[in-house]
Amino acid sequence: MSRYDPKSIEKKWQGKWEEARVFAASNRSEKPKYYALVEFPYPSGAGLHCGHTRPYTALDAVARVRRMQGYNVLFPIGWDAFGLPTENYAIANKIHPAEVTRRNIAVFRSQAKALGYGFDYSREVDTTAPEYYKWTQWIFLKLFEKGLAYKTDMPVNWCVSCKCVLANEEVVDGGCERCGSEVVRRDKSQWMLRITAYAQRLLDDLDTVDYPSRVKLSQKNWIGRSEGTEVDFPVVSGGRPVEPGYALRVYTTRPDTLFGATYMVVSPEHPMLDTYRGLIRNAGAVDAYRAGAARKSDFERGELNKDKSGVRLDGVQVINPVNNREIPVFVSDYVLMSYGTGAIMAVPGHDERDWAFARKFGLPVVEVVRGGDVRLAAYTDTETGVMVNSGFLDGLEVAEAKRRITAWLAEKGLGQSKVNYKLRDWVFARQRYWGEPIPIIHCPECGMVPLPESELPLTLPEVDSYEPTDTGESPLSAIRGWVETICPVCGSGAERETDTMPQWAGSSWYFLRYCDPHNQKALASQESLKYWMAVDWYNGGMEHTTLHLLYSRFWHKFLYDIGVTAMPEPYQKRTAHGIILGPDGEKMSKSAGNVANPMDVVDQYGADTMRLVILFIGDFEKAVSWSDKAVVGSRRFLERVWALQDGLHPGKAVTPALEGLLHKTVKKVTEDVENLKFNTAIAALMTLCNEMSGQKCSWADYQTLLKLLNPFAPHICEELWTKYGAGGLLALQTWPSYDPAKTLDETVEMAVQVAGKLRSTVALPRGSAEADVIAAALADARIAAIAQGREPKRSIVVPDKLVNLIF
RNA sequence: GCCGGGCUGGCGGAAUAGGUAGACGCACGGGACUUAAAAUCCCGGAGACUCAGGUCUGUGCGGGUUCGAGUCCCGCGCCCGGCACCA
Repeated sequence: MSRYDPKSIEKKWQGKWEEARVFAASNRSEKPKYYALVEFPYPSGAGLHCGHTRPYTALDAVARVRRMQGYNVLFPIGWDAFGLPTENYAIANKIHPAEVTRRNIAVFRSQAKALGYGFDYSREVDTTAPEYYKWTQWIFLKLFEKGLAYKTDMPVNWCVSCKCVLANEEVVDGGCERCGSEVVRRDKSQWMLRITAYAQRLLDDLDTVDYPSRVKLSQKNWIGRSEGTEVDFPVVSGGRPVEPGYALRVYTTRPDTLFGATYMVVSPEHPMLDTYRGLIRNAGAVDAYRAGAARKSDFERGELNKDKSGVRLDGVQVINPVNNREIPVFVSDYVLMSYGTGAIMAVPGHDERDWAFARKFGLPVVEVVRGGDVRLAAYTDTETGVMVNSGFLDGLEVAEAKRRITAWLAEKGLGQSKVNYKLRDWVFARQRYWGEPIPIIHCPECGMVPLPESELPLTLPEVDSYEPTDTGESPLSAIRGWVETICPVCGSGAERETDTMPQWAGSSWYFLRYCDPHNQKALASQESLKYWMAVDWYNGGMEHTTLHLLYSRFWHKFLYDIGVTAMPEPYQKRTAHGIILGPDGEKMSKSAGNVANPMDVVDQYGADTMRLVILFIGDFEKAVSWSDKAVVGSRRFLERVWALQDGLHPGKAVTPALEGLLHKTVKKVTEDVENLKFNTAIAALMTLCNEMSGQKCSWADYQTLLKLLNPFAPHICEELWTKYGAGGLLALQTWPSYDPAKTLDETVEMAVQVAGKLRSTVALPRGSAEADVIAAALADARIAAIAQGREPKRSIVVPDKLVNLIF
């Protein structure tokens, strides 16, 4: 027997798989299809890290099992290659980002192959390739056509020193991540996608897919549906309506507390402050407050949330429609313009924020729901409580009061039910070079004109500098030869849009391109989409739950609506892995110096060892710390599997002593893979191996072990299969089946308890009758000593497991 | 603050329609082989007490339900992640 030398065998098998096109999926097959998907990587300069190997190894194992179970498997890979790090690297090193990308992809691909991942490399997609982003742009045009892409003024994070727009992630503690100076809010015209139009469907259809409940719940909370009422408060000045019929509209989820609304608050951005500026006697103070709020970043507004601030409007009041009382209006930044109507009715007795504000400004607090002490704190319970000080609502429970007041408001034409969502429209533009150009032309005559489809892809121009400009415009705006163009509608001189799409664009539909990656006429053919979609199993990180996962569901639903895809949901089943932390339990990072490189393990121990370690290390769904020490155990296991060759005899019969265990292990591994329990699947294989090394096994026994281990450690198994297998590639063999009857032992060891405490065990035939079990237990020497001739007062028998005797 | 997840040997982790807690692996101790070491193989182990047969205590803490609780219920503590003035 030769030594186990992963170096020599792994390269060899990777070559043979490629040669035999084992992992190439066919768009036409008699077999049932199976689409397994992992989140495609951003090809950074650092190469594959541990965080990639966990999900990739897991789904590679799933794909390999499915292939052996007779499926036509699609398990693709690609590159999500637009993005800031590449652009920054390009700027710093004066290399074109496309070249940086090309190099990084080459490294990633070779590392994926070295780990033995059975991706269909013939279907690779690259989001930065014009033949790919042509279709990203095409989808954008469709969204524009349907009114789902629009441009609007949006507050953005603006660094006063760098003079540029920052993403939220680039704002740290209210300051610029790079220079540390002040970040303020500033309005900028931004491209937006109307994801909110799909809010309800994104919520409803969660019921139709198989996602972990924590993922569904996160999306649900992120969408944030709330049911409430919009109520109109007529505006008065000096006791007279400012304008006939003019009212300020508020949104509330507590219309039942309307009698307790003692003042109103509008957001600093509320348009009424401009409309009625002439009536506001302290307009100067109001202006100053609004200017201060505008200077604050979102972060500061949120961070200072305990300390309420605001200004009362002198000369303008509103009428509470339920009791016709005049109440004051304040402007305060604790009310957001971006939710509801930008104005609220304040009920200090029953809302913590209003209570804090009222306390600070000495405003009256009226109790309208009995249950707490509103002098000490707001009483916010909606489950229990009876209405008081509320006119016709007095004595009602909160829920009933809500119904009653809502009906009353509707009848009087003062308000109506309204559903709101926390979900916001998607800011869909970056002022950067390395992204998909937005295919829109700004014409002085015709306005925004979509680029004709025939001109797609609109490719990125060559530029000398990728640096963002001082004005916050994209570097593309400096390329006049590219910007200046002709309006496709009227032929007059026009300019191209210079913003590019965010990184989330290309990843919102990539799984569709895999179905038909080389199609020149469509993003993918109808037949291929019909055949492969939906994705059967999509695994990815929890961190993508509310962004990528939601964005791609939105795009897919849109493509469904315009007839491109045939299914309303893209992913039938989603799972999420836990992250790999450094040995110190902290997130791996270069600065913390706790990064483990999977390729080092491959070099030193082999790819099969790396694959086993990453799956055996712990519960797949939970975070775990990487440990170099754990590596040796997996390598030793493979050595033991290799060493089993020594005691083999070339029999085709299963060794009787092993039969039960073999059936049990097939069952265990098969089920564990379905349930993401890769760690216990491998543990079961270790147990089998340990058991086998204790005796002389047949080739048949060994073949079963090799088939079961193959999805996790495919190279060593292929190598051993050539010597002890039944011919052909192991990757294409049939997954073993088991006989449930044979997974059960004929003799079982039953626990004997006395009054719930374990006192002894007895071996009995499986399925023994209760009376026999009790008799055997009483006959046991240790039990007899305790019983001292007494008969048990009571006995509980759990078949084949235990008996509990009470004397 | 709200939402979600967790807390089991020296370590990573097993075990939930309530039924023998600690599978599997790491580290450790003992032994075999060896001139020796490494590698490999075998054995051992939750803790305390022990007349060596056992007894008691143990799954973050305090209660409860049950013949029986890591698992269910009530209360509490700590850790990790996400969201954060959403009316």
